Amino acid sequence: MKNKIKIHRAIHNLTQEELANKICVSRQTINTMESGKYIPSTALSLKMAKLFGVSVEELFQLERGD
Amino acid sequence: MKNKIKIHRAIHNLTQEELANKICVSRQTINTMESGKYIPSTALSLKMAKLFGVSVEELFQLERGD
DNA sequence: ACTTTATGTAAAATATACTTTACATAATGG
DNA sequence: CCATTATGTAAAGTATATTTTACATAAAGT
Repeated sequence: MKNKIKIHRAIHNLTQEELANKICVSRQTINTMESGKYIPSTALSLKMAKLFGVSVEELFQLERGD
Repeated sequence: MKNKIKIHRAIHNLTQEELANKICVSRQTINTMESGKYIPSTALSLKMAKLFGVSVEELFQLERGD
């Protein structure tokens, strides 16, 4: 799984902590998600996509292997 | 989280087991997901949405409270 | 009636998401 | 310089997704 969280966070000019607060998770959740260390729940990806005004598919991309 | 898995599974005329095989999870994962007992990972929802030819947003909807 | 197929459900085990706390670092502003 | 802000990282703990096995049931076909 690849993701474009960092890009859309930059577009919206949010820090990891601000984003975390907006979707009610810890900053580490954002940080580790952003660096691809784990795959978030569908609830989280829906919330982030909604906040950024994009689709889940725009924000997260499957890679061969997952 | 609400979902329309059962509907799209019906549209594609797949049993729970067939769907499970296609996205490499157990039948119980499909069954419990379908009945809303837990929220799947983004990888799973992306795979299902892709298989059904719909968006993750079409397949899963946030509810107030999650 | 009997067998098969699809589904619902449930309990225990395992994997993984997510939190909390903490420390390190680079960048910035006083 | 010193304090603050934003980020990276890591370890331990908790919550939850997913698997495996199993049993029950209803529907459909023979």
